[in-house]
Amino acid sequence: MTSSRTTTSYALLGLLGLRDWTTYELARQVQRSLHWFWPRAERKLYDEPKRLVADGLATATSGSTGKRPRTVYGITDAGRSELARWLDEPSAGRANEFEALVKVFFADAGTLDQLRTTLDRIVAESTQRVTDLADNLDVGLASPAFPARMHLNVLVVRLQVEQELTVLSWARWARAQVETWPSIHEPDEWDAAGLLATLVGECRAAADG
Amino acid sequence: MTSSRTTTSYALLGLLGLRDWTTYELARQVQRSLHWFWPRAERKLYDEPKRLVADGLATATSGSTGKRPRTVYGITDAGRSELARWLDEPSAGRANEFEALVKVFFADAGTLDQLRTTLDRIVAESTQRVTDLADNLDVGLASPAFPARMHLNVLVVRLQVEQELTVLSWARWARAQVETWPSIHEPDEWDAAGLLATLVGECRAAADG
DNA sequence: GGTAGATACTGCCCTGTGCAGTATGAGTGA
DNA sequence: TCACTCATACTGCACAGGGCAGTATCTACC
Repeated sequence: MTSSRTTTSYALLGLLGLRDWTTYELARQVQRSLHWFWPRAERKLYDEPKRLVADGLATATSGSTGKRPRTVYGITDAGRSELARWLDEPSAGRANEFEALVKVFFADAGTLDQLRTTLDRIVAESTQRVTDLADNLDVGLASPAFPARMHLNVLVVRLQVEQELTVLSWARWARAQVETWPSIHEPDEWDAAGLLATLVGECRAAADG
Repeated sequence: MTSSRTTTSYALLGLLGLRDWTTYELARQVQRSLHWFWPRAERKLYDEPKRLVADGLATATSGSTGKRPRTVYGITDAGRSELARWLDEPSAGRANEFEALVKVFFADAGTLDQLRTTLDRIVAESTQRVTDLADNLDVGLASPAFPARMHLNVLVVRLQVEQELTVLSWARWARAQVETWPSIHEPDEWDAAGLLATLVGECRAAADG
C-alpha cells in the first residue's frame, strides 16, 4: 500500500532524480540547498528514503565499506512519473518562523536593553547567513555539481539572496530606530501611524502593479 | 514540576501579558498577528494555555455562556518575570518553508508549462498575502487594539511587508524570465553564471556594509 | 421555528525535531 | 604502530506540532 507522501518525500525524490545518493550524502546536500526553503532535520532524512522504497518510488542498493553498511538510493520510473505528477499539484502556503521577531514583538515585557540585544543578535545572525550564502554560491560557481541545472538554481537562489538581504537591512534599520528611543514604552518623535500608512500604501501599489 | 517551554509557550504568554483572553480569542489574535512570523495550528493553541497554568505562569478562570464553557486565561506575576527572563535568551534561527519553491527547484522533472503554472500560482498567492496584509494594517490603523504598542508593531510589520513585497517582485521577475525560455532544460541567451556572480557580489557588499 | 455562522472545545494519528547513543573507516602525526 | 580526530552511517525515544473530524452550544436574523 502506498502511504501518503509529504513535501519532504518529493524533495528527496527530486534529489534522487538528479543522481544516486547515500543517505549521508542526501543529508549534506539538503543542508546545502533545500535547507533554505525546505528545512528538515537530518533524522527525517534517514526515514524518508525507506518509505520511498516501500512505495516503489526509489530503489535501495545495500553495499558496504568494510564492515560499515552503506545504502545507495536511486529513483525508479514510477518515482519519476510520481514526481512529475506532483509538480501539477497546488502547493502549501509559505510559512516563516522567526523566534527573535516574537521577542521584538513582546519587547515591552522587558527592557530597552533587551530589545537592543535582540536586534544586535538578529543583525549578527543575518550577516552570518548572508556570508554563508555567498560562500555557498562561490563554491557552486567554481565547481557546479549540476551545471545543466544552473538556470533553475539561479531562480531559486535569487529569492534566497533577496530575502536574506531584506532581513539584514531591516534589522539594521530597526536597530538604528531603537537606538533613539528613550524607553521601551514611548518611541518619542516617532510617527508610528504615518509609517504604517506608508507601508499600507506600498502594499496596495505592489498588489495593483 | 515545570515542564519545558517552547517558543509557542512564550508567544502565548506574551499575548496574555497584554490582556486576558479566551482560547478562542487567542486563536484569532494569533492568526492576525503572530501567524506571520510564528505560525501555529489552532489545535496547539488550545493545549498550550493549560500547560502555562500547570506551571503557574497563567491563570484560568472558568465561566460559562449559558451552558457553554468559557475559560478566560490571564498572566501571573511568575508568568511576567518568566517572560522577561526569556527575552534574554538567544533565539533559534529563522526557518522558511516554501513548498512551491521546491517545485521550482525540481522543475526539470516536468515541463515548462508546469513551471509557468507554479510561478503563476506563487504570484497569485503572494498578491493575496500582500492584500491581506494591507487590509490587516488598515484595520489596525482605524481601530488599534493596543495603541500604546504601535511602535513595536511598526518594527515587526515593516519586516513583514518588505518580505512579502520581496517575494512578490521576485515571483513576477521569475515568471517573466521563464516566459522567454525555449525549454525547461535550456534557458537560451541566459548568462546564469553572470547572474549568480552578481548575487554573490550583492551579498558580500551587504555583509561588509 | 429554522438555520447559518460564531464560539468552545477534544481525540486521534501522523509528521517532524532534538538529542543521545552506537558503530566503523580514513587520514594524520608521534 | 598506536592513538586520535573527523567523517560516515545509522537507530531509539520522547515530545512538539499539524490536520482533520467530531461534538456541542450560542447569537442573529429571517
